[in-house]
Amino acid sequence: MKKGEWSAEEDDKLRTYVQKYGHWNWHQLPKFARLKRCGKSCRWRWMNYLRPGLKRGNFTEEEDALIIKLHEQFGNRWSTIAKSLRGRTDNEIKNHWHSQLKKSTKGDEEEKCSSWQSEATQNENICEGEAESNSIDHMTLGSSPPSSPSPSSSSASMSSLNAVGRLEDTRFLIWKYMKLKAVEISGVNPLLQTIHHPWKRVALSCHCLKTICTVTILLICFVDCGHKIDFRPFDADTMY
DNA sequence: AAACGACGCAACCGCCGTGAG
DNA sequence: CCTCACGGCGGTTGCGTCGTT
Repeated sequence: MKKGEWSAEEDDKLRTYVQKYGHWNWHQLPKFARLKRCGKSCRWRWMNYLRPGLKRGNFTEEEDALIIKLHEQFGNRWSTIAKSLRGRTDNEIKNHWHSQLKKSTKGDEEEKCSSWQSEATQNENICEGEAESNSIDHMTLGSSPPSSPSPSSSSASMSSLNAVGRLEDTRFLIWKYMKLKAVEISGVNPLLQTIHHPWKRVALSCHCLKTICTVTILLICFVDCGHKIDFRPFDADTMY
């Protein structure tokens, strides 16, 4: 039984056979198609590579965003996620997730968190004072709890948010801080990043990163009381 | 230029669910 | 009900490529 890379000849045999007779039985198929492969291998090759309608090439930003959204909803159910992305296979999405997107979301939370911790100490003083969140432009309060794990600091984050300094100053500082991070991050990976703000959980996705000045940010802050604060859309440049 | 490590992706492996006998 | 074969799925591996030192 042959293993490893499929040759063009093998691909041709499998394609020709399936297109002519269909895949009525993967176990029997290699014998009839004169392939020295196991049925599973033939099935895999057909489903992930030869099947008509498959889209090859880089994932678009829209696809990335959709994958991330669906992954939050369904977890590692790649086949379920794949059904929502026409032309993409579960295997392709899984690979893409592990190689690109995982590190952009919570996969490296701890690493990012630790790097932010040092910065947090420099920004602690912006958390002083009080603010009323319902008067913040572009900010809406939802009631649904976050699907992600709760923030590490339980009482600290919400109290910090409520204890944020004078509203405009605070918002400006948040925007400024987030923009700096967006630019910094987008230079490395423009697709999507999840990062931790020093005093609350933040998901930041960066779109349209051809130039820094066109960065658009979707910022979602999860606070420990279970409320989701959603800043969107927001053009960081308007803050300057 | 060579060695090394990181990364991306194709492919395999093993488990599980399902349906037929 | 039990067993077995098969397909589907997700985790993992292995290899080629590319960048860095």
